[in-house]
Amino acid sequence: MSKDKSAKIATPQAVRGTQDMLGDFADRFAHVVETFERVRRLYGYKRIEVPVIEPTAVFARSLGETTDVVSKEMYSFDDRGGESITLRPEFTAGIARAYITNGWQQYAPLKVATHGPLFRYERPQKGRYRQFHQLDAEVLGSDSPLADAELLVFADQLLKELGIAEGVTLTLNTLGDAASRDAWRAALVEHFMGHRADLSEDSLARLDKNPLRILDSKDPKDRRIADSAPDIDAFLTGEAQDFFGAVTAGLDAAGVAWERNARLVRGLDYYRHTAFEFVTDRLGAQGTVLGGGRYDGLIEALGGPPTAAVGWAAGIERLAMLVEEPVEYRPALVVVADDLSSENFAVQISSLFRRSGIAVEQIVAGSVKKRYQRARGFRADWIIKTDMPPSAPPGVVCARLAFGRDDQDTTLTAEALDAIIRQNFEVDLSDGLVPHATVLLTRKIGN
RNA sequence: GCGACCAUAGCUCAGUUGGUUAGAGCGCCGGUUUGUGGUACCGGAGGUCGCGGGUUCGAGCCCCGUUGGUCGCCCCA
Repeated sequence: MSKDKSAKIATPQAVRGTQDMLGDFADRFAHVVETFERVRRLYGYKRIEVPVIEPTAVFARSLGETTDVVSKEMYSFDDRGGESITLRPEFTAGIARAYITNGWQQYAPLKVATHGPLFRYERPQKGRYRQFHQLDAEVLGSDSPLADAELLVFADQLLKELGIAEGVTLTLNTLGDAASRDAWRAALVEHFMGHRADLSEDSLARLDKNPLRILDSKDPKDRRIADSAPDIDAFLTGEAQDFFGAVTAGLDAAGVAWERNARLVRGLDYYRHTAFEFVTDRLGAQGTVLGGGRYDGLIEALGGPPTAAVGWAAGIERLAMLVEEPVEYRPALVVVADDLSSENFAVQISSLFRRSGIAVEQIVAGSVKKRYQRARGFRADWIIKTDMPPSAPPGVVCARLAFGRDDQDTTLTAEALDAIIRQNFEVDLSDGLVPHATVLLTRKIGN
């Protein structure tokens, strides 16, 4: 705290739309990632890592030049060699690129999972950031509808294990194959052209950019027109129909609840067949918590072999906001140095317990007066303090079990603590190690 | 890119129709008390009230601008 005001320098600020996480939310965030890592193994998805930066063309070509993401939301820059580089706005394109450049078709069908930061230049709001984070799962090289189903069962289990399945529903649609989609799109344009005088300004713009998007417009003006628009069902080829039927049959077989939403479309151009979103009304304007679909043409469009593929991504921040109970951090043991002469002994004891796999907070610095107060703040199972009691022989430092708890919440039981202590210390205790007892521990010589 | 709301101590906030030296809780530092399930009491440090201009005898409060934040539109996880 400088009192010299003229010496004040401008404090640096975080880049808009980025966030610093500490404590509660950071714990939730980590919990989401850990749960994902555990569940993806149950489904046999291999962990992969792909670059945060890619040549701009990877995204421009795969997402579609006219999409908002490409036309105005990408963080792109020229590197020192003059190549246009882009911070990834999504995972799928980069994974498709990796599949091609590494010849991963030799492993097809390949199930992969990853997670990490993504970047989009958007106006930040609740559940929406310029640097955000996603979980991602993809199946490359499988044209089986049961791949779609498995991916959705995986997603469903993830949400259930996170404890947020309540209030989150799986909505499902099919966009058909290329022929179905084109026919439907033409019919939609015709329908909307007939009502163009009544459409909102936004939807008029969508009409030539992305007519499918009018279907899920939030504008009340558009709703009646959108609701009366033709469903894709009438335009589905027999194959497309069969495919969608097989996906839903797979979901039913696995006991996953789903809802048909004929108005569900995907923003990015490369989707075909299955499209899905897990949606909630608990995140303000952001309803989608996990979304994805099938993108059979993408890898070929990037110059690779014809490859059927399907995948999804989920917003980690959005999931973390829905997670109810954060896992409270509590060390099993706190070691407090009660006086200056026993600080090194406290350090020694702490490392000894940590090497035995016990989580320890050591308090050996700061105001001696406040140490015990801070120690209790950790709500640990046990507190051991080191000191030099007046009764002890000169030069001998002792530790006392100053506080203990042993109930169903205890992570370190009295028996386990007792075993570790007896293994390492000469223990002077007549009644055994019990909560609230004060015992004298003397370090065993030679350890 | 567009719109609404907000900005006071490290944090969360109060601050009357504009009126003396701008307050509380938490946190931090010191003292006393208590050796043990987030002790109690006492004291202290810490603010050009986001920034710049204007109105006024007088602005934390009113007006304009600006920066930042939040939420919504667009779009998306």
